[in-house]
Amino acid sequence: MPDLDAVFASLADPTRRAILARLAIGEATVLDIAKPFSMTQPAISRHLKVLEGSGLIVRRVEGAKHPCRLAPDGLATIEPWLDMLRAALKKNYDRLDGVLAAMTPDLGKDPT
Amino acid sequence: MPDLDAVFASLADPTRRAILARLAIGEATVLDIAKPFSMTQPAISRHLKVLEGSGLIVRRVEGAKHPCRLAPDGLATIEPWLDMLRAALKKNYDRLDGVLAAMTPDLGKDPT
DNA sequence: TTGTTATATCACTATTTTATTATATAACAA
DNA sequence: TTGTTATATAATAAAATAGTGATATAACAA
Repeated sequence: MPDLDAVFASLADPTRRAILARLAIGEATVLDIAKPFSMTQPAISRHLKVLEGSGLIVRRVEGAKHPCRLAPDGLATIEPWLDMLRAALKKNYDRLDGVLAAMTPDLGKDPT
Repeated sequence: MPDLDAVFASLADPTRRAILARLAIGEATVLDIAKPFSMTQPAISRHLKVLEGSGLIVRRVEGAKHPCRLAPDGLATIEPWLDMLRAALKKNYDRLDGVLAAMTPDLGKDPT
């Protein structure tokens, strides 16, 4: 399983996110993917290598073409970590809620 | 609202994720945060600046101390994008499911 | 074969990132 | 005031990243 660093770093690049968005529509070859970008093919190949290394995409070989697709469990590495952070955010929010709730009764006590 | 690049890049560093995990427990000052790391205080200050810039944490000033806490809506920037990707993964998975379902009946046809 | 298409790799450059040390600033305490 | 604590900023060095052009490889088509 790739590590959190690799997945988040992969997602931090706009070109790579655009590639993922393209693959969200469906499988595509390297040149198909490269076409819309104002960037050379080697640059795209590198991005694909990064995405593959972080487990976000997979490739198969079909003759001279190497169609890429999204890896079904590509986000599996980061989901638990994000869940942890979401839980903490919610917990801290609830705690704030508790503080506010505890404060409210005092509002009637001494309005001075 | 900070951009996707900034948030994902923030999350791509293990020190910064550790800081977020620390803040998940509760508010902490810069030196509190720095203590467990084998890294200088300026380095931690930089990381905090990055986290603040990407909207993942907030700070308040309390005299000489600057306590940090998780920003409640810190993940808001990336959630929609992740949702999109998750939807695509699911869609592609369902499509594969469809292909397999369409193939299965054929298995009985010509077992040669 | 030969030429063409599809992709990868290499060598290199520019930029960004991360860390360090040294120093500045700001609040507090004696 | 003076010293100390808490934090930020500046100067720099090292490393990682992202791009380029040139070239290698591999499959396919004529």
